[in-house]
Amino acid sequence: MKIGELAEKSGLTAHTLRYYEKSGLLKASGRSASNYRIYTKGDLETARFIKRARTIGFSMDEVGTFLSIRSDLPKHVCADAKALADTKIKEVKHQIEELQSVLKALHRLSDACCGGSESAEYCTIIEALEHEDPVPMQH
Amino acid sequence: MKIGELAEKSGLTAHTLRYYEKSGLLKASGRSASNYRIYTKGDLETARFIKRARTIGFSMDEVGTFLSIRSDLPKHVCADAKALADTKIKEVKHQIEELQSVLKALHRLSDACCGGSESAEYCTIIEALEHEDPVPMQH
DNA sequence: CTTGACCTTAGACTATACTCTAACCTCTAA
DNA sequence: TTAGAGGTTAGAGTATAGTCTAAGGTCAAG
Repeated sequence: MKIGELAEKSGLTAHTLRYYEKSGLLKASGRSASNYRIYTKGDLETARFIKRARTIGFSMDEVGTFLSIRSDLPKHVCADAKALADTKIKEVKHQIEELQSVLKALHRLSDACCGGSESAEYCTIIEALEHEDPVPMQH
Repeated sequence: MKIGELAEKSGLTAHTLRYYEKSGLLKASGRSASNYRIYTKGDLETARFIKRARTIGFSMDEVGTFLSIRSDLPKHVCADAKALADTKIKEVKHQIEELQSVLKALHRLSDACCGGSESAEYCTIIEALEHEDPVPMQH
């Protein structure tokens, strides 16, 4: 199949597929006489694999690692794949914690403010930003 | 004071301060005879204001809005400031929810995998990425 | 034979928030 | 006077993941 069909079947765009090729994630299996990219059913499965992994939150780099495991399973062990997942879990947990501390800081700002049509001269939000030290966001 | 001193006192770098000037967040109050940026105590307070707002999670654009409120408080009402905070709260909550669904998907991957030194030929993580439809991440 | 849909490439652009570089100028202290 | 610290500018680079454009080639149908 040509790139348009793969795009439709995989839910990616042709642009993105070419970009993935340039990035080394998914190379077309061949070329037609007129130099069109030709993809196989296996390529479609790979495209879907990539899309699922991206949706779950893996970066293109991490997807690349999965693909290299996938391309030669007997050479790899479960621990290889699990390590990727577990590292990602730690990262995501950390991001959630950060956002929760941001949320707390925002609530402290918002809850103290009347939010009414009073002049902002004594607005507690502006006040707090003038003087309060926010919980630092570490990353 | 010159940019270096302001950098030290505000916790921003001179680079960042110049960048903020270019972006319209914080302009130096004046220039010396030798064209050095000259900042006042008021500028220092503004720099700290910006830093606090950024730390809490506001974008540079949003900080700009806060600054325009702050620069003429009588013209604005509490609702203006609170609206910014509450919009941000919604955004952050949404991001947290997204990450939590990502985390769930990751746990589903990881928990099913033995993680041992068995060959990856039957690795459930790879399997899942081949076939399972992940919870889509909406944004 | 032409129209329109689809394909090709290299390369520029988007967004966010810096971060750094090169080449040059200024100021202070020894 | 000279070294070194610190200042100036425009502009490029970093990171991520696309997204789009221009200029052209290919193919099937009418």
